[in-house]
Amino acid sequence: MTKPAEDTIAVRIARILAERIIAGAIEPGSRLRQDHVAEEFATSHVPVREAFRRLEAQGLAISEPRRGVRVASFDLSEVKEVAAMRAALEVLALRHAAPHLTAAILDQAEQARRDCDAATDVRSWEEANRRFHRSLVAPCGMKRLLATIDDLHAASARFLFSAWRSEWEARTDHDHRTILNALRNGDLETAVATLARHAQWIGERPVRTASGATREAFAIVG
Amino acid sequence: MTKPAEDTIAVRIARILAERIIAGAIEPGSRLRQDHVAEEFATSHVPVREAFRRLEAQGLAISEPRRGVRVASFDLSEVKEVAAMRAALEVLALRHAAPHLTAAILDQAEQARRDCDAATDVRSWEEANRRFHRSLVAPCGMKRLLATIDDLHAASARFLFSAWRSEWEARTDHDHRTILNALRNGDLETAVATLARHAQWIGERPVRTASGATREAFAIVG
DNA sequence: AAGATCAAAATTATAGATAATTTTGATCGC
DNA sequence: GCGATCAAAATTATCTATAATTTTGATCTT
Repeated sequence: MTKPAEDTIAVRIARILAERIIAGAIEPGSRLRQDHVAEEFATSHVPVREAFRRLEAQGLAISEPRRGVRVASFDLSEVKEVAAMRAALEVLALRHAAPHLTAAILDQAEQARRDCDAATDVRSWEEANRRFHRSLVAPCGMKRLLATIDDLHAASARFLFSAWRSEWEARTDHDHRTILNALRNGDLETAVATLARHAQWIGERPVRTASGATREAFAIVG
Repeated sequence: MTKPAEDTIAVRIARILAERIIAGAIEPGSRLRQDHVAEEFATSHVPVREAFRRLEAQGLAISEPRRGVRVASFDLSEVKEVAAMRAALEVLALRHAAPHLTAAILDQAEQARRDCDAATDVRSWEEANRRFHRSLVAPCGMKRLLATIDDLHAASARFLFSAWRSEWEARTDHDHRTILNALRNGDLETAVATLARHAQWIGERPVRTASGATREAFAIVG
């Protein structure tokens, strides 16, 4: 295989499956069958089961005893829930990170902001956006908080990819600029207020479904 | 056994180990050896490993590849982190729950508040306190948010039991009363502000260590 | 003695096999 | 035809066995 891997097989499987679920490669609600996954990765099903537990913890899968594991589905109310949690926790993290923000860190964020605005596809936009947010909150140094925020970002990305699968139009994110400027000027309250609003921005656009009908899709685009 | 159990063995083991860790029955930092646990529960180590993954997700244990699993340790900074997260998320939950708070729910909270003030030992205080908080935020109906809050409560309880292991003095919690009254009067902002402060109240008291020395212990008592 | 080195023991991680449960699909009765 | 019933197939959950890694402890060297 490509990587002999430092970490355990279960971790690798979990990471790959997570990517697929986030990217929408596996349909929400579809079953994850341990033997099939095990066969694909050429292992037994013990590591597979452990990988499932990790996915479950991240909220990407749900498992019912004796009935197996399914890819978690999501609706608008869940999108809103994740957005609200992200807003609350990122604000908290930013408040704690603020005293530790250096010029170098703000420059990294600036670069991420530019990459974001320049992105021509949803995947690279998401990567840059995540990098922007993470660079600002990471200096808080609160591991548990950061881990929770990461999981929420993964969930956000899932919604995003599901809706904007193919098309993406570059757009300048004014909020990102406002947040950065405020932080540069030491105006934490403006930064926090903007972030709180920003992270809950739910985009909305029509999406053509498999059956040909058009439905509204929602995603966190902040 | 006492319970043939509906759910899987792994879930049962995870629950029991979680109780022990929270109660302080297992020393922080000590290793959890899968074969020993497996022997105790008269199973093989496969379900034990899955239980470990669950504990890891709850933040009660940490696992290093090939080196096994340890009970997570914690220091004052982590106590503060959990308290801050709880405050942020419970405030969020309360805001969403407020429109759904009925008289019956407030009565349940009232009962929990009374049990709390009447508690003569730390364990029953913790149970009543958790019941109080949960009754107020549960009506928000946001599953992911509530699950996260529950995990944070478990972590809080761990700190609490570690510090107040034996002694406990009944005390009237004025914040609980303030929150309830505000909610009864429809004054959400007062309730939220009080809760935000309350959940971050870190108690502090001297504890005699095994070696006879006295050190400060900290715990979330809100 | 203190430290390094290597082998034995313990422990983790994975594989392969078995038991138990659920799902599927076909048959029977109405 | 439509629904219920039961058996076969598929799948999950667990157990036993094996391979790989880490830890432990004893010996040897300086």
